[in-house]
Amino acid sequence: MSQMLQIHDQLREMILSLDLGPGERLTERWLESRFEGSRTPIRAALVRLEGEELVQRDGRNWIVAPIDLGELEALAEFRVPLETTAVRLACARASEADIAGIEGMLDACQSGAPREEWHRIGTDFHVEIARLSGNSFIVKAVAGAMTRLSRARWLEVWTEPSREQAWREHRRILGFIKNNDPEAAAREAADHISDTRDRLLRSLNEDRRGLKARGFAVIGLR
Amino acid sequence: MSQMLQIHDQLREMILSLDLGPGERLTERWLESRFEGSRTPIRAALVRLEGEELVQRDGRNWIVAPIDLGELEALAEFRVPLETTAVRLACARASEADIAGIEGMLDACQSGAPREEWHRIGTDFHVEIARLSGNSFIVKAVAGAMTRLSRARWLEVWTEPSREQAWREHRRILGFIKNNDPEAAAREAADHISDTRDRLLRSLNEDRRGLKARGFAVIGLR
DNA sequence: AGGGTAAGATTGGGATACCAAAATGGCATG
DNA sequence: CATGCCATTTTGGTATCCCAATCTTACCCT
Repeated sequence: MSQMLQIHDQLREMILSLDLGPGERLTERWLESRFEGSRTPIRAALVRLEGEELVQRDGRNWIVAPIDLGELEALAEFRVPLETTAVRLACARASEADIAGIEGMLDACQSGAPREEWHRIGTDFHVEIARLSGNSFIVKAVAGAMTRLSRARWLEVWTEPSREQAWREHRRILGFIKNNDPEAAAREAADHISDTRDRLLRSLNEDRRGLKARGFAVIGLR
Repeated sequence: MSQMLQIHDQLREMILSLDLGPGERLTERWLESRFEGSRTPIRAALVRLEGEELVQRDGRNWIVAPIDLGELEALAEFRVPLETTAVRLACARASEADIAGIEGMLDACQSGAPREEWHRIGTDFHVEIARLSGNSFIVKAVAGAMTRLSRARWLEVWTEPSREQAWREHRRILGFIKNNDPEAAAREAADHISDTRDRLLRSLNEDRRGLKARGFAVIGLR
């Protein structure tokens, strides 16, 4: 694989895992030494990441995109029509094997699993469901939305019951798709997105002090 | 403005206006002489355009993204939930001035206007309506979808009645938003998207010979 | 004449050189 | 001690340079 793609993937991972703090300045020269490559592939990776809005310009500087908690509500508003459409289409188009695959994914995440695992599967579930719609535009839009949500979800203080609640909702959505009940699946998906938004906002509001202490550029929480 | 952005914008325009044919090969060296700049900003512009899916890799070569007419149906399927949501939100959130602005836009396009004008406004209408939703994710998604549609719309053979039909539908959508009738607006928007898809597919099917004659890489029409 | 092939040209990937603008830091001045 | 200003450094933007891979092409052997 080209060096540029390696750098892109690594940098992306560092950003999404909060290894690089939101708002943090990135100088091309630092990245140069960090990845032991020249500025050419690094620049290409940065331009690419800018397209994914994981990196931004600040004047002529590069910064890790800040987390804008103000967009959480707009994001939910966007996801509801998208994902309700996705599950409706999934009912019509998904094969049993497709569904079994996602069930397996959920099963694989036992209660003792590490935090990263829960986080990743919680994201992938939505993308995989979208994939069942057979509509690549929906898949890309859902994947983009989940990426945007991803870092905020790390900041959430996950309690055992809230995590269990989310998992029950995932199972219910999948169950309705399996039973080919599109309207129930859509209703469940919409509720799940709203619930998740509420849990997230509540948690972040309760933990504002903690967020600031960690020094990330986190903006927009009213 | 940086040279890279200039090159990006010009190249983007050349692609969207079919000045550069879909599927056409782009060598960095040709672009270098065409834009009288070095490869560095050109490569940045290409990476950027790749993110917008207006340019692709073909092996290690760059090509103008082919037009995939097979995605027209998926695109409509994607737009319906998006844009019905947009008009519903617009009813709740748009000011009279916002609406008047879009009315003015439609008025400005008289029947004698050049083809480019009809094309541009036909795209902008949808983006501006989306903007009334106040949801930036919806705006970006609609803008992206209209960009993807843009080149196929140039290939369409516009008859006077079909153009008039589209315009009437635009006016009706806007009218329902003005009268604050979200459900009627949503129904109208969904119908408009379906109608447009049908008109486009019918026109392209009737003109397949013409398309091939022009030698563009146009794929996927069943 | 046909087909394989090797020399040459061309290409994109990456590294480096150079520059102007911007940030930094330290010194002089009030 | 605060403040303004200039020298220096650092930065990103651009232009080149080099290389390995790939594509052409023209030739030679059959």
